[in-house]
Amino acid sequence: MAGNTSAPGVTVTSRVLALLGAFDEHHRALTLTDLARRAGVPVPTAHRLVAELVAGGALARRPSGEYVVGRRLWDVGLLAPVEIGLRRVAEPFLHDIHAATRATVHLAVRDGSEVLYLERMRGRASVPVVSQIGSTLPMHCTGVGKVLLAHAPDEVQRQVLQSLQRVTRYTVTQPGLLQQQLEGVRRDGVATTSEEMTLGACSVAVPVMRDDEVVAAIGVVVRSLKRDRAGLVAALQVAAQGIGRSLG
Amino acid sequence: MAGNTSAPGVTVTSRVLALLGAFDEHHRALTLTDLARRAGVPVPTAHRLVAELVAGGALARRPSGEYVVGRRLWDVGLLAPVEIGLRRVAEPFLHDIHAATRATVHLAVRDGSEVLYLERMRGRASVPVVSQIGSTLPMHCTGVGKVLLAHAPDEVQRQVLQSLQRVTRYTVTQPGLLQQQLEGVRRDGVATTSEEMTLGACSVAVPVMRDDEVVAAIGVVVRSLKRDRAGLVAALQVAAQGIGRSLG
DNA sequence: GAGATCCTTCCGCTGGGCGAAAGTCCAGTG
DNA sequence: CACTGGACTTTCGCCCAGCGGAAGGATCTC
Repeated sequence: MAGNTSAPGVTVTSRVLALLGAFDEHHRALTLTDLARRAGVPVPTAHRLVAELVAGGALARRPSGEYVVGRRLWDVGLLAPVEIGLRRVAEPFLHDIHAATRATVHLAVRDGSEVLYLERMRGRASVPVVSQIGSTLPMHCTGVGKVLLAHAPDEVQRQVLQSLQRVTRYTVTQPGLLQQQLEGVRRDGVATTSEEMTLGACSVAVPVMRDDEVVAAIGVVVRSLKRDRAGLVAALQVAAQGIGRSLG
Repeated sequence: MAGNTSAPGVTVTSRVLALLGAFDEHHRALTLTDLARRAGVPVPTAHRLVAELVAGGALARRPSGEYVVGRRLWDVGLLAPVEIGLRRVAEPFLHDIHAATRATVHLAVRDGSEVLYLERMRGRASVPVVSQIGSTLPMHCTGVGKVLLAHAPDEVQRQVLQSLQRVTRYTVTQPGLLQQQLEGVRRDGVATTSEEMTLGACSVAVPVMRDDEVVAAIGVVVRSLKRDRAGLVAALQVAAQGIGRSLG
């Protein structure tokens, strides 16, 4: 407890969490000044708190002076049961798809109005892939995202459809066109993208159902859908059904 | 700052880290009282700090009243660059082994006097596997562990060899015998176990070299090594060499 | 119904935590 | 090589955030 603070009522715990929250996938290494700024705490305060986090292994300081998330948080973070049942059940099926297609394979769920990637098995081919486990990407321009959006509550669809950000020049940004695509996804049970998220990368995805509800999406990322689109869809659907059955 | 504390000098940050550190792979869900006990803080203090961690998403409280690690720590933990270069380079090779063998595949490094599992790709066969990503297991009774132990500094080998815990009735607990096995591992470049860690599970592992130094081990877990031991070893060695080359 | 355990709330006490200011260090620039 | 700017470190008077024993409520078990 400090007194003499510029922010009465802000606790040490909340400052610690703010400092840890300063890191994200675009900011994996931060200087002390950056950390303080992003966490909204004065530099000397950040300096003291960060030193304790380093001592406890929650953060680590590189020779360059930048801080990164430490091993202790890696350990603890792995214990978080984020969709653990789904991930455990899906893993063998994802391996099957990966072995059969050699493409990047995804398992994702809806996270508000974005897609959260739970598993990513990178393929061997040099197709650019921006996702990683734990990352969130937009729903309107990813295969798994379109699947999850097509089956999202009306309110989520409305929210997403009214702010369609362009990511590449192929990104669908007209609400009407995307709406039509989502109807097609609901009808056919398959979503595709063509360089809408990343140039040089196309994707195809299908829903994972449990009790008539879409709980996740699985998909692959390839250079082109022209070759063997039907085979990819078949493999994904077989795996999705296997996962759905195993979820009980 | 608080005053009026039973533990002068103990900071809020260190208490927070102690609470988070109360979780481990054998304690993934904890009651408030358990948390307080394991963190060494009085229950009302734990109550207050835990409530803040829950509010910040670092912990989550289940309907049963038990606490688990929350989504925010999963997010932050994933940002920790724990052997990230090695894991990234190794991933495709591990997929190759997995596709070829259908067995559980491991990538591990030495962590003091234990093995730290960086990757685990579960196989389809019902071979019991106790490892998981982020877990540490003993070196003397796991395949990857024997590889890493064989190439560990003398001090580490001495330390491990003088306290060999029995895990199953097949665990090697005589230092002399293990020493001979380690010599064989250094000579042949392969380590094996037979139900030494888990009944019903055998393993085979090889080292990953970079600049004549063992930086990791990869291995597979199977029901029996009697079938196709040579094939498993060949696949592992090819992959290990690929990883080593890619590490530069 | 009693007992044990867990969880929640209270509140007087107090020193942990606060951050502006000053100083040090280092990289970049002219 | 000297100077500048920015990052980082240290100081220390101030003060209220945090402390936890005690008490009470809730729940589970026998």
